[in-house]
Amino acid sequence: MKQPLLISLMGPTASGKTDLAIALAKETRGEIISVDSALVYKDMDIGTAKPSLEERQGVPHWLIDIKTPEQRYSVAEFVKDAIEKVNDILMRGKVPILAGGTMLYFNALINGMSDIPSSDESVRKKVQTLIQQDGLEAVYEELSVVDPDIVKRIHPNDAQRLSRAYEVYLATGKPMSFWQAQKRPGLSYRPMQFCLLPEDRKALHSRIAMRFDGMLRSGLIDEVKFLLRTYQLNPDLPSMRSVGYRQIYAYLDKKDDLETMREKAIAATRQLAKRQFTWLRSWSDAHVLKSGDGGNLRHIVEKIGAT
RNA sequence: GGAGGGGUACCCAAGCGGUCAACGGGAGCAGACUGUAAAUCUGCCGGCUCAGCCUUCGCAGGUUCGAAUCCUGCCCCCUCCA
Repeated sequence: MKQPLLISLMGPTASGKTDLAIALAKETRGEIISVDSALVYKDMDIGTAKPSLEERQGVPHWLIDIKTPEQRYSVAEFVKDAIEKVNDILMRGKVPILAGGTMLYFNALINGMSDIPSSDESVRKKVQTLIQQDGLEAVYEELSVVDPDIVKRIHPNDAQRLSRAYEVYLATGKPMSFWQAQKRPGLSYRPMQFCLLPEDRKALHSRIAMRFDGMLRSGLIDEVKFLLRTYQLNPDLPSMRSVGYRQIYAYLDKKDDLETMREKAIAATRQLAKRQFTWLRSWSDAHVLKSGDGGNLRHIVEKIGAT
C-alpha cells in the first residue's frame, strides 16, 4: 500500500504554528487536525489563542470546540478521534495536517499507547478521599505492595500519577504496570514531521508576554467571567487548569491582584513552552524549522514534494 | 527638622556573634512524562582551575579568635509627628 501524505507540525506555544499550519493547508489542499488539549473546549477562545473563524476560512479544522469546559477529554479519546479524522480526510483525497503543541497527544498518536481502562469518577473520588485522610504516603505504600514495578517509575510526590496508578488497580484488579506492558499501535501511517523551534528563548518570552497582554485587551477576563456564569466550573477541571484561565480564575476569586495574575499567567506560559521544548528536543524524527523564518512554508512544501 | 521602621543573592523574604554561600517561596535553567498533559513531578540555581578555594548580606570604618548578625559615621527608602 502506498504511504499517503500526512503532515504533522508541532511546536511550543507562541511559536507561530497556527499561521504556518493554515498557510500550509491552503498550499496543499489540506485539513487541519488540532493536536491541542485546550482547543477542544468550546467558548475558550481568547486564552487558548484559538484561530478565529476568519482565519479558518476555507480551511477545515477538526477537534476544536468538541467539549464544553465542564467536560473532560483524554489522550485516548484524542487518539481515537484523530485516527478517525485522518482516515476520513484521506478518504476524501485531502491532506491531513496534524498541528499543535500537546506533545503527549502526538506521542500517543504516532507511537502508540497501552490500552488501559479509562479513569472512573467514583474510583478517583475514592482515591482522593484516601489521600486526604491518610496522605499520599498511604497510596504509595499500597501501590508498593500491589504494583512494585510502577512505584519504581513514579516519584513519591507525584500525586497525579500515583493516584492514577492506584485507581487503575482498584478499578481493574490488575496493576498499572500490567496494562502498560502491552502497547497498542497508533496511526497506521507515519506522518512527515516538522517541528517549529524558536531558537531565541528571550524573543519567545517577550512574544509570550505581548500575546498575553493582547489577550487581556481582547477581553480575556470577560471571557472567563462568561464561562463562570455559563457553566458549572471549578478550579480542578482540566479546562480551568489551563494556562491563563487558572490565573484569572484565582484573580476573580480575589486570590491575586491584577498585576500578580498577569505575571503568573505569563510565567505559566513560559513554563509550558519550556516543557514543550523538552519533548521536542528528544523528538528525533522531525524536520526542525526555525520559528520566525519566513521561508518555512517553502521548506515544507519542498520536503513533501520530494517524497 | 523630630520619632520610629527598614536596606540580605534576579525578585520576595528568614536570619540577628560561630553549625551561613546564607531557611523558605517565586522566577530561571535542565529533565521526566502511557486515558488530568496548557496537567503532574524531579534536579540545579553566587563564582571558580569545584570533596577545595574566591567574592557576597546598602557604603566606609571599628570591636572580636570569629560579624549578615555588635559599635560608629555616611548614603538611600518607608511610616508618623512637624
